[in-house]
Amino acid sequence: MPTSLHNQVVEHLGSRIVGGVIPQGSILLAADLEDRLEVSRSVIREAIRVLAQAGLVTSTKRVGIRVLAPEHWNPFDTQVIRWRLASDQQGAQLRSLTELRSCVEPMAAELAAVHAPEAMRKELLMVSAQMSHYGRQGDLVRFLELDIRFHAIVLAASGNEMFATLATPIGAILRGRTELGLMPDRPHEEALAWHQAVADAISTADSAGARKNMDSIMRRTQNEISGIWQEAPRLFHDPTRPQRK
Amino acid sequence: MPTSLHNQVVEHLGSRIVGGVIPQGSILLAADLEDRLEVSRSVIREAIRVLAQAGLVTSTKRVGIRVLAPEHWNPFDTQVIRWRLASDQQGAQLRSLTELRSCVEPMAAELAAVHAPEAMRKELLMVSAQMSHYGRQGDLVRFLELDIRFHAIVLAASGNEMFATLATPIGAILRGRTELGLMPDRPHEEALAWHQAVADAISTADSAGARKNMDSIMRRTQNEISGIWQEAPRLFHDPTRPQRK
DNA sequence: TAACGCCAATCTGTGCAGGCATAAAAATAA
DNA sequence: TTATTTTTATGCCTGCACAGATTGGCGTTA
Repeated sequence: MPTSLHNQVVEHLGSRIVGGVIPQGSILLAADLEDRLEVSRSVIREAIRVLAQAGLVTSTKRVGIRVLAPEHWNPFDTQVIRWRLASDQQGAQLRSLTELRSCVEPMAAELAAVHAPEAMRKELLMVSAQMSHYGRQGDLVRFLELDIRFHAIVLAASGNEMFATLATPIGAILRGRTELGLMPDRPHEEALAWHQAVADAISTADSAGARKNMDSIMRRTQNEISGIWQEAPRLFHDPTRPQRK
Repeated sequence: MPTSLHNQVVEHLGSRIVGGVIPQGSILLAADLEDRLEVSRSVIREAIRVLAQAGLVTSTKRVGIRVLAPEHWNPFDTQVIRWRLASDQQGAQLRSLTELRSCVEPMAAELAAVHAPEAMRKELLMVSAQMSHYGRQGDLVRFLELDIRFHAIVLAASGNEMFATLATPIGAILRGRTELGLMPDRPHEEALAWHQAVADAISTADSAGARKNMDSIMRRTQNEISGIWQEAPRLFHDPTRPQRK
């Protein structure tokens, strides 16, 4: 089941652009890409359309396909996030996402306490109980999956679609954190208690408690992993000038 | 300079799908679309690629182009946001975005106080001063543009790309709010003071003050406009089952 | 008879090759 | 400098072959 050809081209070009192999400002020619990648014009064109929507390139007549600067890349595009996490900008990407979740998840917990359907409240209690169980056993593999599930449920239970879609990239950074060996041998009791407290608060419609305890979780994780992005430079894109080209 | 053909097709189909004219579960056939829209295969295919990336459709062999349910739509896609704001789901869209900004902007202000470059701090002071000036004069047109600019600068000054890209949709809802006549005849003194306080706090690197005052702004706007989405239903997409079709 | 499994026909997206039209940069002329 | 022509790469169109999934028929079996 080989993934479709144009997707392969999107993957090929996208990862190279984000990875810096193809530098910003480069001009790609559709005809060149045809020979180099040995595919037909239609797949090139469809791939370029997708990359253009992600903000990686823009194609104009008579000049070609221009590779755009990082500030034009759509930071919410799932593929862009994936490519950045696999590049030397992974520090900056982790920081952005972590800052985002550290403000979104407490609000999601607060909303979930008010709006979550009964089934999700129950499931949260189950998951947090299992997290404590496997966490104390030191079963990090199972714990990781439960952790991802926990945060995904809270985000979904907020009833805010935007929050819910953040579950996927957040799951990715949780996985990345364990893969990079940034997790303690077994989760801290403190963290287990906070997860439990969030689940309890949501199931009893205690919105303030849900927010507070989720906020505690966020503060801890922020402290734990902020070392990764040592001095990854921040990008300031002045909104005054739309700066097209 | 008419925008390119395939973009027109994206616009045509996208707005109709989000608007509900083309209901979820519909099957579109590329050949049909060719005659109906009177364009060639290539533009149809490129348009479908873009719509597929936005999560509006998925195309499979032997069956056609299936229109997906709203929970698959990418809520961070700028076009999806625009189409939703122009549809009968505008209440739900406003709510999502407002909830998001109400947690993101305070955090952005806090980060801006720490990381903002000098030029942006200065500009914030200027803009907030002008907001007070034109606000007290009752010049709502100029005030609106300054307000949009103010929040865009704070988001950009956070140095977080994800926050920065939210400036565009947030600007859209600020515009929408005035167009719908949801703004008072002249801005409240309270609101003017808070904006000023945010600018002051950021320029003096007072992160706690920046967050607190921005949070006040968010609370007020949330109260002012939450009436729009009366009882727009919340969508709960269970993350457990990936549910394909 | 009814249920099951296999196979072929069919339908539709995917990919290929080549053509012309057009817009915009670059070169040239005024 | 300004106006005009030339150049050239994308935009758009069309005909064709292929792949893969659905459907229905056919024969076998319980």
